[in-house]
Amino acid sequence: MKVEQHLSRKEVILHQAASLFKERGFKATSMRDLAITLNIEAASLYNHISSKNELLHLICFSVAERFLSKVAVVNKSKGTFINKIESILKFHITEIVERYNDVYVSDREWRHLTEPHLSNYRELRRSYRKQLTALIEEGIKAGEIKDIDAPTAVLILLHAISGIESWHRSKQKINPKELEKNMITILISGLKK
Amino acid sequence: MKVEQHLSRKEVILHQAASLFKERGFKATSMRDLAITLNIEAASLYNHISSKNELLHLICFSVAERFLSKVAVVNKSKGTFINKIESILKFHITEIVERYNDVYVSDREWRHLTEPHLSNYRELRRSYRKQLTALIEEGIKAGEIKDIDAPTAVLILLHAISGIESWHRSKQKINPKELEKNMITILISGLKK
DNA sequence: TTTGAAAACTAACACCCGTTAGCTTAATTT
DNA sequence: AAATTAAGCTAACGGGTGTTAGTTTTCAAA
Repeated sequence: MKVEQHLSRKEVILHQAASLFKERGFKATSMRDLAITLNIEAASLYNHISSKNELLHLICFSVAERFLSKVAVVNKSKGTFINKIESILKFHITEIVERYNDVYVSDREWRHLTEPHLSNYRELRRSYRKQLTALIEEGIKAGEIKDIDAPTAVLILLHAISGIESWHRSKQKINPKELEKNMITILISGLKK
Repeated sequence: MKVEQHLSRKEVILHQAASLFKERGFKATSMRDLAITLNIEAASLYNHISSKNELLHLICFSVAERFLSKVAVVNKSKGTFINKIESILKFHITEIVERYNDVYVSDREWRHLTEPHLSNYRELRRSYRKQLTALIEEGIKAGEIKDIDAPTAVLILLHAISGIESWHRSKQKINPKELEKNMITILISGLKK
């Protein structure tokens, strides 16, 4: 969790919004709810942002951008395909642990985006999944990975990872490193030939 | 998808509600929205149900009951622990394919339940996860399953399965049997020693 | 053909929503 | 000290929300 000292007012609002959107959902969070947690009036929010939807928009696209740029870097790197996939899985886990609210909201609330951002976001997601699928298919061709349906493998991987939210929410938190090790063990050995 | 011929009016409403809650979310679905899809006035709904929350309540608890009774049956059955887990995974997949809307809503929208149902539902979820965790831990003790953190394994399994919704939503549907085979391959071999 | 229940209707309620307009206060810069 | 800007305020708008009360229609059973 970041220290709020050097954040602009807008960033503080954004941060708080992500927290509420995560806990109650986008539609169930009113601007008055958000204002109360900041000890200001709802109308005052509009000195910093232009709409409630802008909040969701900013959250979703910042997350998407980070993930897409990571996969681009990995794609250019050297190593086995298993290594590349493992590297991306680890990045997911790190992101979820460090920017939980943002990642959670972008994953569960993006459908409340308004056009044209909605179509835009869908396209980014599709692109991300496509790149992961290609990685797995190349891994299969190279003989590193079992001969399974690549799109299915991708959706299993992505959703398995997003399951970390359950862990994150639970009181009895296990060590993030331990968590990472377990997930990689289960998921990667499920892929390996 | 069931044929609606032999359903009571209330069941038709429930069915339609699940469909809308899945597509737009509980909070984003108004009683007027629901009424329109049934070609009646919103007020008319209240001849059949007592509140919007009752709709969510009925959906969530019917799903929870089915899953809990399945795990109870499996627990009493004979076979290896891997077999038992596989049997539960297959049940999940079947349920999702056959009662997609209900399962999806109960998985993503349950937090909008009102007390005391909310606490109740949380307890049912906890119980279900606990039983799965116990199954995996016994499997580890019996030497069937890798020595991994059982709660982590459970959350990976459950969320991986819920990923089927992505598949279900996509246009290019693959064969359910094929899907099941792929998932079992990846997940079970990830557990096996 | 009458009766009774099921299922629809109209009208309205009290409240919540996102957002705007215009104004005041506080803090920072010149 | 004056000017500028950031950040707050109050009041209100138009519209959507779940739900109610009371009434009418539909249609199968008696």
